Amino acid sequence: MAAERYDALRRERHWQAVWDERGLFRGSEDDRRPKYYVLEMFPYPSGRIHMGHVRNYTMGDVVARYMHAKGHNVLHPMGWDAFGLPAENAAFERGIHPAKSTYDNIAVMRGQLKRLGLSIDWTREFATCDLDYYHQQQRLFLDLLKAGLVDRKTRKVNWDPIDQTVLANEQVIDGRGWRSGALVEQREQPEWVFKITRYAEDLLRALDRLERWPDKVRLMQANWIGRSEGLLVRFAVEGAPPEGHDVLEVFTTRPDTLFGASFLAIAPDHPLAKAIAETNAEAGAFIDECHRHGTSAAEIETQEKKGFDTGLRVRHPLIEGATLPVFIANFIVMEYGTGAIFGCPAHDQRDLEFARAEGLPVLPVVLPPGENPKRFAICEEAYTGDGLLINSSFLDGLDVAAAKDAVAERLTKKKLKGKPVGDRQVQYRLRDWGISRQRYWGCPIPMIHCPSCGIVPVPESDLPVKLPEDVSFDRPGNPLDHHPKWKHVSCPQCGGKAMRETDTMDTFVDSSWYFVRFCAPKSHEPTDLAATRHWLPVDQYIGGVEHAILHLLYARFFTRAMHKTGHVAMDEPFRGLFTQGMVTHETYKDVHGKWLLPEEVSRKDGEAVHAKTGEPVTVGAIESMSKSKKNVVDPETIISAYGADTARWFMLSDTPPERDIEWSEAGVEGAHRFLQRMWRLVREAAAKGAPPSGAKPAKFGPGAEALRRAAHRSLAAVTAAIEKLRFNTAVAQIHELANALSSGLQSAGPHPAPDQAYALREAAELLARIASPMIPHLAEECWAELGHETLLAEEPWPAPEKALLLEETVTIAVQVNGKRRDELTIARDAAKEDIEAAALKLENVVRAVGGRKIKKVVVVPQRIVNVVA
RNA sequence: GCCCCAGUGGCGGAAUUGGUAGACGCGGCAGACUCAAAAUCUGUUGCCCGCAAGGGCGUGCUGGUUCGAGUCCGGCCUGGGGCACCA
Repeated sequence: MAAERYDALRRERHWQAVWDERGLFRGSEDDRRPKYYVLEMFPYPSGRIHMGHVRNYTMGDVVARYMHAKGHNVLHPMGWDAFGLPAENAAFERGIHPAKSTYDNIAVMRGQLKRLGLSIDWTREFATCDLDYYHQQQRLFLDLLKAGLVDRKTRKVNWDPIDQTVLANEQVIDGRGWRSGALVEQREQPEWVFKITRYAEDLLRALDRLERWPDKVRLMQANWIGRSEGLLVRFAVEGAPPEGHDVLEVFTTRPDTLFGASFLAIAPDHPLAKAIAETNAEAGAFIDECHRHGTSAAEIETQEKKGFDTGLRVRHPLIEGATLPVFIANFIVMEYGTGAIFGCPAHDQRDLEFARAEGLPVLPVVLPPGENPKRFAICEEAYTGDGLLINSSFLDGLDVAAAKDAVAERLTKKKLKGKPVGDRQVQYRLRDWGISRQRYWGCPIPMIHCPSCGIVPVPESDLPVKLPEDVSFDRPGNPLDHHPKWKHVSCPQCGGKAMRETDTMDTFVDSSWYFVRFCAPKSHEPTDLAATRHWLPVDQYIGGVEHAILHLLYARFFTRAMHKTGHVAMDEPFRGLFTQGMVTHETYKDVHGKWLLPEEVSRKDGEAVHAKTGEPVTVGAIESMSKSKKNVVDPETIISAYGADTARWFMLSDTPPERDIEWSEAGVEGAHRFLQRMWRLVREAAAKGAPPSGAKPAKFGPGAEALRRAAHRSLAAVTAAIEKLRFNTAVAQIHELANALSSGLQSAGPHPAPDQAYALREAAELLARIASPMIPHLAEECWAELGHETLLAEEPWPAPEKALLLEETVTIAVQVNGKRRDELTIARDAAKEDIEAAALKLENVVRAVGGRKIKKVVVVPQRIVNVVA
């Protein structure tokens, strides 16, 4: 046979056109088949698709095509997470209007995605920056407002004092503004928030029911919500505290350690700290110092612990006459609990470090098991485990749990200024979701500030609040705020002069309901309830693990909020979640320390050199592909060199989908080689095999039988692997079937007998069918080559012949004292006694036992025998 | 700093979830075909000892549970993700 090669590029275009023409992938609400909603996280239109997209959308496409073949009415849509900071940054840097760059990018990326051959219902496509989408989102905002789920709160932001603008954490580099280079400061400002904390308990509890979510994501969300039970303790402030601050409230999860307390600490933003600063310049300076860095948690918590002694003291609630100093401390945040803590250095690492720095006492009150109470002391590490209480009056001898109860019991009964000293409380780490952004490229918040009526919503009839197109990016800050006319409006209530809200919404709002909009993307309402009832929840959601907390938690909250406001009829948006790994690549630096693209590097005698200059290149760590480190490979170059199926096959092969995959040229070539091999095998089988209409022979010889068994085993294994999203093992199984077909073709010779001819074509057909979700173009080509007039994309998923899956004999290992000494091939259903008898007769076993007395024989049928001697 | 995850041959990884560690692929080695190369095909390939039969070691390190541990438990080490205004 001529060594004709499969022309992937030409044939892929052909099959894409055929599928498209038939409208195969449109999801319909009028369909009796069971629905299946597959969704991959929609892309930000950054310019071109990257390898992460290829991986993500290939996985989703396998699921979509597989469920389609399994007889489901599949919804598999695509859209664009189109608002966001990068387009706005580009506008500032290069003067391109965000709308233009965004829609241009979408056009490019849509074409790229289409060339991947994804089974997407493109009729439902939209971008979040489409006026229609953000119009509906403004209506949702107003509904949430009416439902009491929107609030206005003061929050801290990164402030660039030179550019006079708010910075995203991303724009703060080493504590400085990315453009001005100025040291960033914290600043408080009023913002719109969604009251996600109202759902904290429900969001936490419902995690238990998300059975098809990875445990690690559920755990991360649970930790993020951070429910903790504890005690609110009210301390009486001694002397003459600022007005209204004679009681200081502290939340603690460790009331048992109260006898070991040596100080109180309050956040720099605590009202008491602010009040003190009004009369105490030193305190004010300290607070300013605390504000002289960004707002990110990592930044705050890795600082050196610093405190300012306010001079105030509070009375210890359980020790008569004892008092504790009150500090302002840089590691206490106002956002959690009451913004104040009592410090027990012996049993909390942060408190210990602070106490050492400030020279405060460290008194152990919990004794680790096995320690001597007289000699036990804390050195460099706080003890946070369980034990019995010491040095603690009436708590002595109790364990931690009992001591917590005893303290709570005592303090809830005590009174301070008419309130109990202690209140049992549940606190959450979760904070309300601040959605205000001082940016242009986002959904305008439909509110108006009126000097006489206050803040009033834009009436529904005045919606949408449209982004003005004539904005300039010639100076830092929010272009909406700088716009000469846009924000000046009349108050919808009194008609007087008023100002529009110039903040836009966090883009996480956009991505919190796009999956709902896909159910009825053209509806004149935000949602079509019937359509949402039909499609939701999303059956399988696939995306990067980097979204495990924020996006997924916000979407879960927003779905609840939409339920409350009558836009959907359910609470949990994603029944199944899969978090894929990233795509990584080696990094390269030239002699000047500048990052190099992989295509700028070549190999010479095993050493990496610059492709043009020949200068040596330093090969760095394997990291996730990122523009900043230039370790990116454009999927387009792979698709145009090898075709989409090769890119898809590479992405699914070898590496488990949840793990990071390393991109390599060799891997791509290997993937391409297999596709060519599969093509050759199927063509040969088509030439030698029985025709599609051929009858099934009554009997099969051993060779044909073996091939049939291999084919059906692979079918069963691939089916199971796809169901569990274990694409790498599915690929391995497909390799095995290709190997079996290859040896079948060889042993059958040039003129196969009828039973062989039948088995060959059956194996080739099954090969094409089980590979079709992953490499749909080649599979379609193979299907046609095998003489079929139908489209493989419209064929149902085959079922294996059960009789071919069961072997009559099994080979089991025989161990002596846990070490494998021999193996035993025996009837599958052999009795335990027979297995044991056969095992003990084995020469190797007899030798290993060496005449010792046999104490016990463990027999696990179909698995193992272990002789204990 | 806090939370989460991962670690198995030269490499990516498999292992019916406590039961033959290394399926499948990449790479290597040997061979076939070829004037030659590419492509393709066949065999082989964890490490050590041994002609072989066979034996020893082996799933990041370390201790434990068990007839039996890559898998479960304790303590470490290394790498990665998230940390609320990147998406």
